[in-house]
Amino acid sequence: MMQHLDTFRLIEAIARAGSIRKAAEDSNITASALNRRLARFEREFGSQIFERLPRGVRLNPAGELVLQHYRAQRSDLARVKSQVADLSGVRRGHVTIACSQALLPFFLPQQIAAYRNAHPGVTFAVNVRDREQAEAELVSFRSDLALVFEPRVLVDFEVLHAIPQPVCALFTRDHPLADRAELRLRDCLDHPHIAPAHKYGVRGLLDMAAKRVGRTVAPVVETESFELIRYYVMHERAVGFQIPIGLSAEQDTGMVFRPISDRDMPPGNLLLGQMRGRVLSVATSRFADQVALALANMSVA
Amino acid sequence: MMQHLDTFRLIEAIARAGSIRKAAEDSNITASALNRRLARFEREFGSQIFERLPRGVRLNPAGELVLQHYRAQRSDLARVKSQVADLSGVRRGHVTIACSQALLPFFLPQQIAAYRNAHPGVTFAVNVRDREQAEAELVSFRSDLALVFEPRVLVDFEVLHAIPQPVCALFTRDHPLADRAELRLRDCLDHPHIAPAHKYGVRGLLDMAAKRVGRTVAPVVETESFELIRYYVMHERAVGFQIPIGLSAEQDTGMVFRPISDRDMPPGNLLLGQMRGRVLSVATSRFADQVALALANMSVA
DNA sequence: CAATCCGGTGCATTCAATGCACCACTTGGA
DNA sequence: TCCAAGTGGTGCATTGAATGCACCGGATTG
Repeated sequence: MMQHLDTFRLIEAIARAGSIRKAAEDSNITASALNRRLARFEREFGSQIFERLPRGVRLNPAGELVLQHYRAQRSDLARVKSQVADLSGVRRGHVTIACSQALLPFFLPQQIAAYRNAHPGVTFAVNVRDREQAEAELVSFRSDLALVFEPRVLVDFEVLHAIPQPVCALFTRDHPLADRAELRLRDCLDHPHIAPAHKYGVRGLLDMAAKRVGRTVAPVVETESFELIRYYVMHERAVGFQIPIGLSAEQDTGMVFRPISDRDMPPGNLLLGQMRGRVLSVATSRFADQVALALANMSVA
Repeated sequence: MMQHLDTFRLIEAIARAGSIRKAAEDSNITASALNRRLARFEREFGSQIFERLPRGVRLNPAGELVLQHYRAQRSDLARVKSQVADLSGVRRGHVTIACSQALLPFFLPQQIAAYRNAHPGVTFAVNVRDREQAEAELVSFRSDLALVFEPRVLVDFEVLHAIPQPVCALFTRDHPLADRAELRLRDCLDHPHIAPAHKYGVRGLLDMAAKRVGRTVAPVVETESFELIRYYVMHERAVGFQIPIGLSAEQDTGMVFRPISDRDMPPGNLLLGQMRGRVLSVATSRFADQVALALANMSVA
């Protein structure tokens, strides 16, 4: 039981370190022992899973398959444990989420707190990932759920729920744009603006919309942090961008935000998803249900 | 590696024997050792998986989940091994099929021989199962593929290919029915007939069709063996029933078979399937492709 | 009430996994 | 050109986890 997944953990360590000796140090065992474990595994498995290089080792295609298999196995064992805990009355479990930054300030804390209020035995892990990384995160079983804005590829991403989210401009209450009845993209671009990096969905939508009207997004500050965007607009009279779920009408009292007219930009999609075909643990799938419900209520509100 | 799946094999033995001591004898170890392995597993897993009864042990719901998990794991490991063998150029693998009796005399031997001719490294296991057992066989990972006539439930049965098969009557060349242009059900029932047991699809279709015309199937011999049916019609001048894939125009020279008119009976379906959502090994999925192709060619012929 | 079968446990034993020291080899820079 | 540093792999002594044996307490069964 333990022994087996332990060997797999060591194999993962070797793959990560790129060398048996380094991995042995990281795992607090001798290189000799680790070398033997690997050799024994390869012998029993029937084929090498690492190519031996002069400066270390590297996973071969067989190794990639093996790694994927054991990750799936470990994840499925966690699901079984969760289901067993559930049927014995103890609401235990662990939920891992990969999400966009927009969910961090308001939505996810609320959701997690609400769920843990009902099921205190369930713990959470939140990994902040951009939309490209999110799917890889699911496929490698490092995360159970993903909640991302405008993910690119969707081959192994099974959508559990989707809501539209228009890109919003945000600025201080005394900004010239604060009084406009309808906010046009060109107005925002005419003012100094701060925009997220290209890898983010908000920026992607901005770039596309700007190109369509013959303009370009030319931010005075470009950043990977939406937190920086939120706070920066309070220091320089600039226009920031974010989706509504990452903003709050009540908080950030000095700021207002308005959706950019859908004549200029179609709303993007915020997707809740899991790895295609995977069976989630009880705790995870109930949390997913709760999140989907919350998203649905939000889009009608 | 070995150790782990070994423990699981022992747990399976306990579940099968219903007692630790019996399972220990079957597995050629002492009851003490087996008891300790189970205790250690339950301790590390975090919950009992057997209920202790006065006369032995029995799997509890948690145990059912654990068993299912390890069966899936073992099967997936076999798939990985098959894929690794495949990418190293060695066409190795093992294919397990649950099938109806009709496939035994002609179709499956041809298909397996043809496949093994191209890939001699692949071995086969053929389990004869009725349509009820076939799906259970897939779900418990005891078989990779199922090829059955008119299976009942289809909840975990993913259909890979389907062809219609009319029920045929078979008799000797000199039987009074041998000259009819169109064969009606009532004609068959008017003669002495030998029919398969109720659990088989052919009998199910016969019963339903007979009921619709106000008749009943009243066999002079009822049997679980289609082989018996095939040979019996040569000894008494009786009418037997079987689907075409279980019969051969060339062989059984003394016999002829004719489809029963579809005015009386709609054709049943012969289904090739796997467990829903499961990823098959390379060898298995290629064999499935070959079988599907052969079935397709057969239905146009 | 005795026989029998069950799961569980203390104790001595054994064998596989480990750590240590060392080898052969490649690489990169003094 | 050569040496230091790093790599994977191996023989040997040691240790600890898994095993087998003997036995216990309890429940069923006749």
